[in-house]
This record gives sequence, structure tokens and C-alpha cells, in this order.
Amino acid sequence: MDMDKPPRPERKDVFLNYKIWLSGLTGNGMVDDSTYMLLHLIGEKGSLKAAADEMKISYRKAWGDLEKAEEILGYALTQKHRGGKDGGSSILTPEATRLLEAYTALQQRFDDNVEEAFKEFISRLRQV
Amino acid sequence: MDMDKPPRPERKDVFLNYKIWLSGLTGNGMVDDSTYMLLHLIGEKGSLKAAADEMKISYRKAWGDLEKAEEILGYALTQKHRGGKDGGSSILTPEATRLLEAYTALQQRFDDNVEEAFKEFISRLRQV
DNA sequence: GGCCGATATGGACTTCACTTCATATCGAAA
DNA sequence: TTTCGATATGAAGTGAAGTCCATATCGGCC
Repeated sequence: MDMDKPPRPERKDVFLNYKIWLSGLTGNGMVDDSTYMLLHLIGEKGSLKAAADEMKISYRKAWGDLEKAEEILGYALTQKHRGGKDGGSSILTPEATRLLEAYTALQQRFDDNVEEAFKEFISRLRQV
Repeated sequence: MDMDKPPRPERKDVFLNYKIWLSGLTGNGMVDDSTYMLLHLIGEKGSLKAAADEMKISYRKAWGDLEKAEEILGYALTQKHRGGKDGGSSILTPEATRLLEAYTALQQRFDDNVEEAFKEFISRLRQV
């Protein structure tokens, strides 16, 4: 005869994800992971277009994201130059560099915490 | 005569936001804040429809979200009943209740951390 | 002084998630 | 046994965000 199935349900592998971002008072637009990547690549390549290409996003979006980010923070993140031999360039302001450094530390802090928090979460789920 | 503006740019108020969620291996669908709210309301109201109404989302979406959540976790979060005097009902499984408890603790932990991390982030930005 | 390629920006088109709509099923109670 | 309201689910409609496209501007360099 049949016995009841054990009450412990089979569980699948689950993953805890997180996302952090900065926003302004209006909530319109954000400075997120992708913005930081964009800034990082601008610093590396010296060009918004090159950064956008590298990220495989449209120049239009990259430009708009940067615009939003500067609007949210209230100061310039890049010095843009039009014309010239290479057509133009974008370089990071000192503020952008500092922002990247601060973000890296923040990111690290979260990564560490998330792993720990997830373990705790899972163990609570299993009703230890 | 004009003096140069001070190099310290004016800053606007910025806010650090975060979002956490669970996902499966496929990355298709998620268990997020809104899912937890949905579960919480189902527990409170005893009905998926009532919960959806309360959250002002369509029943279609609520139903789909619940489906996704159960698929990700690999076990049932609600016991559904069709027909009867009230047309039907949904009640939480013990697993769902445990999930809500574990999530509340996780949420709390993050809230605490985020506040602290944000302060650190801002102070780094200001180059103390 | 014309050329080239990046910055700059508006507008059309596409994508995708969510809402709406439509329709079926179920079962206790009157 | 008819009714009523929630569960269940596909399909069409809608809106916001992003991609594409088109076009203008700028300025070292040959």
C-alpha cells in the first residue's frame, strides 16, 4: 500500500541576487551597475562611443544614461570634446574617478554580506 | 574680479536603493519583494484575487507570478480551491509561511546594512 | 579649408512586460 | 440543479524603455 510522501518538499537550486543603485529625489533615472561599467570603460577608452560599443548598447542609450547620472548627482562625470583628429573624446572628471572607487568598495561590501545573508536565509528556510 | 568657483561641485540629495530576489538556474522569473507581498496578502485574505486587487495588479499577473515562484522554488506555496460558496480560495502552505519569515529576517538584515554602507559610501565620495 | 569621426539630439520603430478581455472549470449552498 | 465568484489560462491590446536611423555640430589635421 501507499505511504504518504514525506512532508519535506524537494527543493531546487535557488540563487540570491541583488542590485543597488542611486537615485535622485524625483526617482527619474538611476546610477546603477551599468552606469558604473560605462564610466569605467570611458575612463579606459577615453570615448563614450567606444564604451557603448564595448558594452554592446546603443550610443543613444549610453549618452542618455550618462546625462541622467550627471543630473542625479548634480555634477559632471565627464569632460566631453567634440571635433579634432579623432572626432572627439570623453574623459572622466576627478569626481567620476572618486565615484568609481567608492562604488567598488560598496560593491565589495555587499558581495561579502550577501553570501553570508543567503546562508542564513537558507538555513532559516530549512527550519534548523 | 572673478575668482574661480571652488572645485567642490554642488551635490544633490542622492539615495541608495537596493533590491534582492531569488531566481532559479534558468534565470527565468523571480521571487522578489512583490512576490513576498503577494504571499503575505494571500495569507491575510485567503484569496489570490483579493491579494491581487489589494496590490492593484491584474489577477493574471498575480497568478503568473505565483506560478513562477513555485516553479523556481520547486514546491507549492499555496493550496488552491476552486468552487464553493465563495467561488474558491487560496491558503499558504507551511513552506510559504516559513519562506515569509526567512525573508523578513533577510530584509531586515539588508536594511540595516544598507544604511551603514551608504554612509560609508558617501563619506568616501567626499574624500574624507 | 575640406575631411573624418565622436559628440549631440530628435523621431520612428521595435520589444516586452503587463493589462484587458474572453472563456472555461469547479463546487458549496440555496 | 442552478447560481455565483474565485481559480485557471490563452490571446489580444497597450505603454514604456530601448534600439535604430537621420542629421547636425565641432575642430585638429592633411
